[in-house]
Amino acid sequence: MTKELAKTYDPVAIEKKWYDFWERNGHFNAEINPDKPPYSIVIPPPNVTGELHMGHAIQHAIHDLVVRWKRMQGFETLCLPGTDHAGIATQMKVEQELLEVEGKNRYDLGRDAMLDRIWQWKEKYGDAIYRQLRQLGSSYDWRWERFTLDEEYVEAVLQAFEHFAEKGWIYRGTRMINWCPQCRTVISDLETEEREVAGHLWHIRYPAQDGALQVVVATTRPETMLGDTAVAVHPNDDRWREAIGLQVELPLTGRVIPIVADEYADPELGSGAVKVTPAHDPNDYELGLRHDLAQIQVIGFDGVMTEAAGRFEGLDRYAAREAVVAALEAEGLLAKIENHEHAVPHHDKCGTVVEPLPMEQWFMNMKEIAAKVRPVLMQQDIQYAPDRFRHYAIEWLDQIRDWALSRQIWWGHRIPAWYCTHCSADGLSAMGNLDREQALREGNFRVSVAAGAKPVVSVAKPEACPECGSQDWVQDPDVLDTWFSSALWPFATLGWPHRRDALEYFYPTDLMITARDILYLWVLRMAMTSLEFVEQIPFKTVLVHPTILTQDGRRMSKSLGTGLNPLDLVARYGADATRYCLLAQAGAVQDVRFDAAVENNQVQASASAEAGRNFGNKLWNATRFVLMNIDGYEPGPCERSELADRWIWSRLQVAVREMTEAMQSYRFSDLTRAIYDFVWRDYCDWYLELAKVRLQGGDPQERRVAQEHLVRVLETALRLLHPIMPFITETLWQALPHGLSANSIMVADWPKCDDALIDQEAEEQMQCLQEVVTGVRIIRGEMNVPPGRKVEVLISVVSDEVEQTLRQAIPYISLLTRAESVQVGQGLVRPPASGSAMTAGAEIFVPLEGLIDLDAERQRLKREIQKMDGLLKGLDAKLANDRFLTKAPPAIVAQERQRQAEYRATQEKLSASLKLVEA
RNA sequence: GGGCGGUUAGCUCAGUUGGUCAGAGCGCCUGCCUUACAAGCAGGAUGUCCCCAGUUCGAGUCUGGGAUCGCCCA
Repeated sequence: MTKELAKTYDPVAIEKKWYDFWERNGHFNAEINPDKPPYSIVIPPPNVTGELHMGHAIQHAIHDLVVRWKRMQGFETLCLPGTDHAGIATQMKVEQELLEVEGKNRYDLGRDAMLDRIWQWKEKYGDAIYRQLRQLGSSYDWRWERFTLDEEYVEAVLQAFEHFAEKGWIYRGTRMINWCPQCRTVISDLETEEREVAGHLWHIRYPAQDGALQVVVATTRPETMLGDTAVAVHPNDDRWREAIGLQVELPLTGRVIPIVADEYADPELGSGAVKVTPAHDPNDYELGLRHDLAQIQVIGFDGVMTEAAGRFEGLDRYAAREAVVAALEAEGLLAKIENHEHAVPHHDKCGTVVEPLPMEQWFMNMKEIAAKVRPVLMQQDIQYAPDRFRHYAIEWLDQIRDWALSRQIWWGHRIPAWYCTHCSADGLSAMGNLDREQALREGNFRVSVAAGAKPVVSVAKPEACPECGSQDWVQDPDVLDTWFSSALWPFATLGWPHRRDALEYFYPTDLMITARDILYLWVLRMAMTSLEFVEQIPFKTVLVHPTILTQDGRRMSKSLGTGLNPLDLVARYGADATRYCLLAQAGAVQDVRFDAAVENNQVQASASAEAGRNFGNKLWNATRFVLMNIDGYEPGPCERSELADRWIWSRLQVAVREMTEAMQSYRFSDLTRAIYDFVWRDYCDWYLELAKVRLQGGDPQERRVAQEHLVRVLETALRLLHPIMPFITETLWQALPHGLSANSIMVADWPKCDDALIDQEAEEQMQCLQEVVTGVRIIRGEMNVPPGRKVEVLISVVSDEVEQTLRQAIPYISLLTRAESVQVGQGLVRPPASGSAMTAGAEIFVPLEGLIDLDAERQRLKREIQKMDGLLKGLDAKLANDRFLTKAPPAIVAQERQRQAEYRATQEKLSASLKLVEA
């Protein structure tokens, strides 16, 4: 009835079959089941463009760990997967392909045809990442899979927009926005990323109109000077007091601009005068509003200089920079060029330098909705692990700014705002040179409320215009920021707004596992919308996992060649080992330096993954050993009278307790360490070896007892390990005749700690035994006793108790030390030619006539005595110190006294031993 | 400029509440193919716990200052 295991552990071979088995058996499925407590996680939806990277791998290792654990604990466990349409990223990807293959851009194709392309692309590649996650073993309920452009999901998004608009939080307005000239869309400030750039500070002379006064301004972006409409100085700056109100000549343009007084100008910097470009700098924009300055946009939406740039029109903004500098130099107006490192905002998706521009967009005022979240965080109704991220969140909420919601792309949720073509005619303008009618029909137009557009927000197309009665509506051309739809993820996936049952049962979800970089962008916004629409928190705990870096601490990036595909690790070491090594490193730290050597995005080797694989191998072979030794075994009663049995069960309880606690507090490295130590150090290194005595001893009853414990302890350990390494544990569990009824380990019970089995006495006695065995091994090692040679062992003990323990353990000691005889007694005298070792309760002698190197033994003893001298010196001083004796707790003093006594006794024995050897 | 995190063995990192806490894995050295496992077994070496001060009977652990690497916000 026992099954055979292959002689060697081959992770890739065993990992294939189980995923289908689990899925076929419905083990991933979660139902609305009032008889069981629910546990739910809605996973952060990966982008449809996504390919699995190490960030996903660690995130999903944690997801599946928690989900499998909760499922075994008897919760109705839902892990809901899904994907995000990722507006900009996906459209960018398909546009790139379009350009490469057909040499066309999105405008050549037109809106509808472009959307068709993207849908095709999504259908083809959109679930690649989920095929990859299955290889990692992720036990998600695929029946619940959602996509942010599912019909029902779209409805939820539009309804949310309408709701916010009705509340007056969403508005159309003009302000300084971040524009990506590459993606040709506005992005929010959270989607920009400051990067340090080595640039220059150009000092430019602006001649005074009358020639008497000259202004020198400094800028990192000289091309923007073409759009300057003033020079500002501080009102209290004595150097410039007289100049306020005068005018200077703006070089290269023939324009004349005023010198205005504004506190924004910093007298400490340079000349104290700054150029003001209201159309291309956020600070200058504000300044311009204060002084009613004109905004001249010299850089276009495509990053190319506009007509307003005069002779520089048509140049790319960087070419224009060089041209402007050259022209200024030619005119002798360049005062100085300095090297200057400064932070420049880049689009986080495409890496293009963002262009700040004043522009009309849809915005959302976040004040009120943010205020709803604040108390929830303060009271820790939503907890964060680690907690510091909760404080970051509160700080961010306290300085929240309006959110730029609209995007000038096509892939996404089209904004449910409508314009009557008659009443809004002045505010709707065609893009480029398009025919107006066609542009309106195809959604290729710009909206300006300032110019007269009158938006009507409504999920459904309005019937008739309230003003003119026309039914000729066009929908707003823009789509919503992807994060607007993601913000509804946890409840929209569970059926909001139509379906209540799943929300009532599974909501709020229990855990949100996320990377650091989307805590504001996404996590907090989910909290806001959830409180608004469902009037509940979306999740009870936010778990922030570390970022995985390369082994030298750099960002993992495909373009740098440092990209590490987790599936390469899986192919090399197995999914189990990959999960194990990721979890072992997933502490409360900011970063993990992953130790894989990567060349050209290819994994060469990873010591940590190898450690996981080796652990699997150890477990595999331990199970093989058990299976080889249980012929004729049937599960039966389990009695624990033997020391080894009492000990291993006690150790097991401790492991169960540690692991359960580590799970609860998300200390994953404690988790892996606890099971590793139990399986390897306790079970394999000691228990299996001890069991051999009874397995090979010839007493059928004893043999059966040993088998019972071997099987049951191993079976429990497999369950403990299962959430970490699902495949190997299932394989081994299926092979073991454990007699349990579940058809898969993944639906077997998570072990509970039985305090009654924690056996302090057994642990102490076992430790005594281990020390003796180790002592003999040390002697063998130091005296270079050939491994095959049998030895005699004499153990001189200090108490009846130790004597009894060791007497009973003689068969064990014999086997583990390859002794032909073991003698235990009190006051045994050291034979002259012998090696010796010392333990807490015993002195060990191994007669080694002819083998002993007496000189080496003397040296060793002297070293030991010296070591003891040192320890005792410190202790003696401590115990002679009045302040220690009076101020330290009595328990500590007593403990130190005892240590002192033990050290003294040991030292006396060592000295006696030395005398014997020297004699 | 403000906030936060890291700094412990050659490498990657554990060290909850101050008192056997100086540890693990890998690497290194020695000896072993001991019929579960050489992806292994037995043994061994290795540390100014970043620095300086302070609190304390006692500091890797607490406090202050500094160095350095990194993250976030402006």
